[in-house]
Amino acid sequence: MELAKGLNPQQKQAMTAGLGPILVMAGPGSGKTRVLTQRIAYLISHMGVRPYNILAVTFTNKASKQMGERVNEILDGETRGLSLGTFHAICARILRRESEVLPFDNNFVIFDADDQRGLVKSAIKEMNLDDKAYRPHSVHNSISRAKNELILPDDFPINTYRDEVVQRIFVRYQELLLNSNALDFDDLLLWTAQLLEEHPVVREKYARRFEHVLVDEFQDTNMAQYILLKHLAGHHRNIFVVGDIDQSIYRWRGADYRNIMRFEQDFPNAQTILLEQNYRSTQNILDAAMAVIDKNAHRKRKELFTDRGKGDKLVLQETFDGREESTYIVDTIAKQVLKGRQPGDFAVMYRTNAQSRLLEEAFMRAGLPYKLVGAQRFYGRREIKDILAYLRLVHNPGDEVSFSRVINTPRRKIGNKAIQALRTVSINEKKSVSEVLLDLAGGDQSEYYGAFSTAQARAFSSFGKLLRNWRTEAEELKPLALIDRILNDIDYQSFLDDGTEEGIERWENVMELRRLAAEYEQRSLIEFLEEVALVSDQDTVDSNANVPTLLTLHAAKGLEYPVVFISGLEDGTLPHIRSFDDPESMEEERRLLYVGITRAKDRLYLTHALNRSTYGFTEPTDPSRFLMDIPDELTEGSAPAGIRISSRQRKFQEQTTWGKNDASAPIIEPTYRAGQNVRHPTYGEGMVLNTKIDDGEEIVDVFFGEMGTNKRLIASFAKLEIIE
DNA sequence: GCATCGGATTTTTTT
DNA sequence: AATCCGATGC
Repeated sequence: MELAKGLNPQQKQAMTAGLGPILVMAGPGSGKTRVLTQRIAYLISHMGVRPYNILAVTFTNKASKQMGERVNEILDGETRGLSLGTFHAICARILRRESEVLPFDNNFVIFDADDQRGLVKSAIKEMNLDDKAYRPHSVHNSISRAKNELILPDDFPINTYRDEVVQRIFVRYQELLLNSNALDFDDLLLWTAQLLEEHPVVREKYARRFEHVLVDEFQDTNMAQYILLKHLAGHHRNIFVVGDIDQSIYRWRGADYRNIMRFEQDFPNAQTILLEQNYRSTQNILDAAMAVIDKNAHRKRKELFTDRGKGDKLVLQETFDGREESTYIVDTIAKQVLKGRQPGDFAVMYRTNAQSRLLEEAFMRAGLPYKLVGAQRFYGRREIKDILAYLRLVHNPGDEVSFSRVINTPRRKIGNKAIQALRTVSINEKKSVSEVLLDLAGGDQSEYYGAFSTAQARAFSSFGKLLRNWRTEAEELKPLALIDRILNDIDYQSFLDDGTEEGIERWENVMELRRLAAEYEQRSLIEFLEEVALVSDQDTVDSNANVPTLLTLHAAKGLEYPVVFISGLEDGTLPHIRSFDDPESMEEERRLLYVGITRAKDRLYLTHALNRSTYGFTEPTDPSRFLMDIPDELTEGSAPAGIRISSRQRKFQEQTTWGKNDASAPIIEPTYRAGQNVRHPTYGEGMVLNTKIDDGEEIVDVFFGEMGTNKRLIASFAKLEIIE
């Protein structure tokens, strides 16, 4: 087997390194995925390690799936037992298996961000606190931060009165989770780390099993993940981590690139391997990336190089506003597709999700298909959450959040009063609401029947029967069949169908969920629910569609495209205004741009708008300060990025762009058509012969009878008047 | 119990 | 601009 074929010396060194800790510092496009897969293959084929004894952790399911496929290819299918997955997925698996020693059942459900916030909110409400003073979002943030640092309520650091309150909410929040037999994302890591900490037998079991641990995107691990790794690999020290400090972009969710330094301390004598050669981008792109990232303080300089040559210059494009920016991008893509580029070669990246809307509109105006990356967009929809809540409740009746969501959706005349009454019974009986509900399925045979008004008892009873049936059926039915059963029983289609376009769209989303469930014919409901809960945005990247991709800079990490647009390069957007007062955050914004730039293989467009509207208000902007760091000789285009535009200059530009914009209106739709009669101030009356769009301008050919000549005019400059 | 209206609030990034 | 929340009225 020629595993080393095509590897450079450093890659080869990483692949063939012996036992013990190994730290691979991999620049963008340096083939780190390749190194990881080859390393796994090498361990199995050359070092006699059984796949069963290898654990490889990635950041997205997509990455782990891809890695699995490649290893499988190299080894011709000899990979049975290999453990591959995201931190969260692997932890979920361990927790289900070890649930006897844990305070929850192995059929626990995973609450998504929405559920988590909702739960914090109900804790706040319960405690009679003001949810204006204690914003659920921000309280949850504090709690999540703590959990990522492995801090439990008891150890929650208290400096202010607010901390004290948050601590109490934290306590209640954890109780509510356990009451529902549910875990949040952070719990998956927290409970696993704790399990390994407190149960030496379990720890040894996994440490022994995972004789070799490999970690991708190590710079984005948080404390909980780091401790987890230490528990697993602390003894045998066969830990192979790959990372790049310059691509650390998740500090805000607890990631700490200093884990790389900790690694060097905790695993002394680690072999460090540097991968600097870039196989992705042209040198101009790499030079721009380095120019941006070099401004970060306290950083070991890396020299990114390629043998691909300088390549095209980066294109800077300034536009009047976000709408014009989007039109420019779509227009440029359309033009290049006509010249033979594949639509799938393009990606448009942006700092905030809100920016995608203008882009989507521009694509739709142009009638061109595109693909938006973002799982939350889909799984966050009401109709999808409804159906998933039904499934979750069937699987785990303890799930109070799903219960609340589902109990009166579609309307079944169970209002707040009735639910309160049910809650009272459930608390008195020390049973979950669903247990009481299931009991009520027995009609007046149920001992609780009398606790309600007749109408309430009937309503509960009939819903209880449904739930009971689904639970029985769930033992046999596959996820898809169960969904169909539920959809049918609750007549969800007519519930959604309110005669509007939106209603139809919602039903189509449900059908899309069905399609996803159909892929689980061989797997169980719990697997379906778990994967759905843990999908990452990147998992929805569809590289087969051959259409341009729209995604946030965060979602772009690890991906590459021949042509990349980074839009909204303005101070306040990138760097984002919320980072202005914190130098560390500003450095992270810079890294974000660095990640974006280094996604591009051949061509890179950097665009910024002179006016941007947020919250419905339009305001003038300054070009991103990061643009100034890119040397002029690497770029071409309208915006003098090297020079900060003075406000007087900007005013002038605003005016001229305004004028241009007024006359030509939407750039891709022609204003004139052949056969029309027009009047020109100097040439007089004439007839339009032909009109076309070029470079965002409408070009009109006109025959002027009085002059006896044909003229080719740019519509936005020539003051043509249409004569009826 | 449910629909409707108006005001507040939101957007940073996500497993 | 769009969504969410609570109060109000039926």
